[in-house]
Amino acid sequence: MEMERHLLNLLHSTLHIKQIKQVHALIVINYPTLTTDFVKSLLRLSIVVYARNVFDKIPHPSQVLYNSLISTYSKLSLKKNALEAFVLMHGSGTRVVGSTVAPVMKSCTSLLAVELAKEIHSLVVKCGFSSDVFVQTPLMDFYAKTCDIESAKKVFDGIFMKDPICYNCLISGYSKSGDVIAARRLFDEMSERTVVSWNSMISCYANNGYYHEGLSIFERMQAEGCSPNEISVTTVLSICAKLRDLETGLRVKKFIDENDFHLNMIVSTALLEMYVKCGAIEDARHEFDCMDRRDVVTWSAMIAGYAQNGKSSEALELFERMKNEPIEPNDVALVSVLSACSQLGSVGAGERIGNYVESRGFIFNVYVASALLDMYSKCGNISKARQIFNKMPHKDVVTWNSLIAGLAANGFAEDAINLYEKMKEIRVIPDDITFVGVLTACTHAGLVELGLEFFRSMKLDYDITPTIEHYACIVDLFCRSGRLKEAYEFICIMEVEPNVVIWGTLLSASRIHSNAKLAELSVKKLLALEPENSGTYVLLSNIYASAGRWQESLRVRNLMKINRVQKTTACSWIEMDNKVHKFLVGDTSHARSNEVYRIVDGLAMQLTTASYNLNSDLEF
DNA sequence: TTAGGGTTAG
Repeated sequence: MEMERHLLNLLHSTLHIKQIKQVHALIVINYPTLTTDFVKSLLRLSIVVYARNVFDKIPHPSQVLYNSLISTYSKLSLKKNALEAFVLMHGSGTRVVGSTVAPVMKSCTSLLAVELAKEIHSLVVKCGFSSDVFVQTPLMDFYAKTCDIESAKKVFDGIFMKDPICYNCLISGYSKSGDVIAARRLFDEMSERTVVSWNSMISCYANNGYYHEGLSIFERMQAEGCSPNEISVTTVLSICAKLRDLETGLRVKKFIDENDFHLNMIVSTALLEMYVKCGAIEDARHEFDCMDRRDVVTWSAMIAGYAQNGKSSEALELFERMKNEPIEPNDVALVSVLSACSQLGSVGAGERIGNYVESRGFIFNVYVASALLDMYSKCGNISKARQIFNKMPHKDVVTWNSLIAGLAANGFAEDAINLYEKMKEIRVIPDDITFVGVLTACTHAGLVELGLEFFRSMKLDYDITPTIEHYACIVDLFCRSGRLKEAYEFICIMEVEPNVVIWGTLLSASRIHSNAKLAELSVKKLLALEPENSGTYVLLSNIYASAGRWQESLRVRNLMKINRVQKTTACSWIEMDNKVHKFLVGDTSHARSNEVYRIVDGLAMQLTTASYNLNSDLEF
């Protein structure tokens, strides 16, 4: 007996495979009755593959041994193995007990193994575990997480001694199926709430768009003496991000600092994200730099933050830096950096990332592939964009929208319209953005009647309420065909208030078609909408001047001075060999400024020779 | 039982 105990103790003092094999050999030859204990010891040490090999050679493993195997698989997150072992156990006729069912049920939930879960449910009923809260709760959680809220409620009702965990699970279930009222009713019913109960209720509100209600539960939680934990503040920060509420976000940050929660990476990333969404990109970067651990989510959030805030160069830079880290860029990081390349029109970097995407098989990811397609089309490589589209095995409405808009923007109006027809053929439902693309295509091709037809179809066939963008397309459609009167009449009957884009479109068309009356009207509307825009004042002044109305022209110039309107400096830039070259009006600071101007002058000369009137749209 | 990041138009 002494020797036997010694053998198993030996195992605990080593994890070396050679010694394990020696112990195993001794057991096989001299102590075969020790095999079950040997397997149990291995499982306790998480040496699960070896344990399983030995387990498989045992003719009739005991119920206890099956339990150890399943719970070890479950503990190590080897969920499929846990389910497979359970099926084996049940098939062998070994009696199943409550403590076996709980980990198996949890594995079913995370693997969404619906069939097996339902079989286990009937087994639970048959075996009479119905009073066991440790079996019922994971079972209810399964239904809650798979959005079968009716079944979850039934299981909940059948539980005799309901603890807070039961309530919390069902609250999450209601949250997932969007029934905020039912979740709140349950929450109010609870006689005893844990921090998880409060968190579940906050995230229920957060996930269903009731942000202010979420914040008020967070307040109440503290007022009632329940101390928020890392999960509470993370959820609340995500609410602040959604609400763009920097003030509340900063109050939460103070709480985080006081409680040392910033040591938690998820909390810090949520804080970073809150800064990003509130436009405080510098603070986000500061948080990023202060973090001592960052995972792929942290990196992606920062890269996306830059991309979303128009800081595309910074997004690209950070992506490059990420390559020196032991973190592989994932789909989210790629989507964000591709979006940055699109904004920059950065062909070189875009292609590099494109090659990476294709070589790593990310083309199968509809988000990444759509962003890639969009990048190519924005960088002017429409044939490559088409190629990506054709290669994509899964496409969603965004994919179709991206190529339709890309074709329209690159001058392939007919192809864009044909693509839209094909999209309808294979029954992908167009959305509002699809129609912006389609209408833009019609605008570019001068297809007024077809455009109007699409506009009608959008409302009639797809029940899409036109937004200001759609109205702007129609105004542009009339304008480009010189049908200014119809454009103006359309603006007058629009169901939304015309904005600067609409009046700007009419203005530019009025100038091209020398309609001083409509130009004057549009400019006045523009001035009312954005009195700080210097360009509009200059335009109006020019309009009066060219009509010989000098007094009025002067008055506008004075008005500009009174309103202290500054002319904003126009700026353009181009990327060459990974370097961005920036140019301002009249700027001679560039090292090769002389050459640049020589080329510009040459181009102007060529244009004049080709009988273009360079200032045609400035004159009346 | 409760937490953090993404694509399309204008």
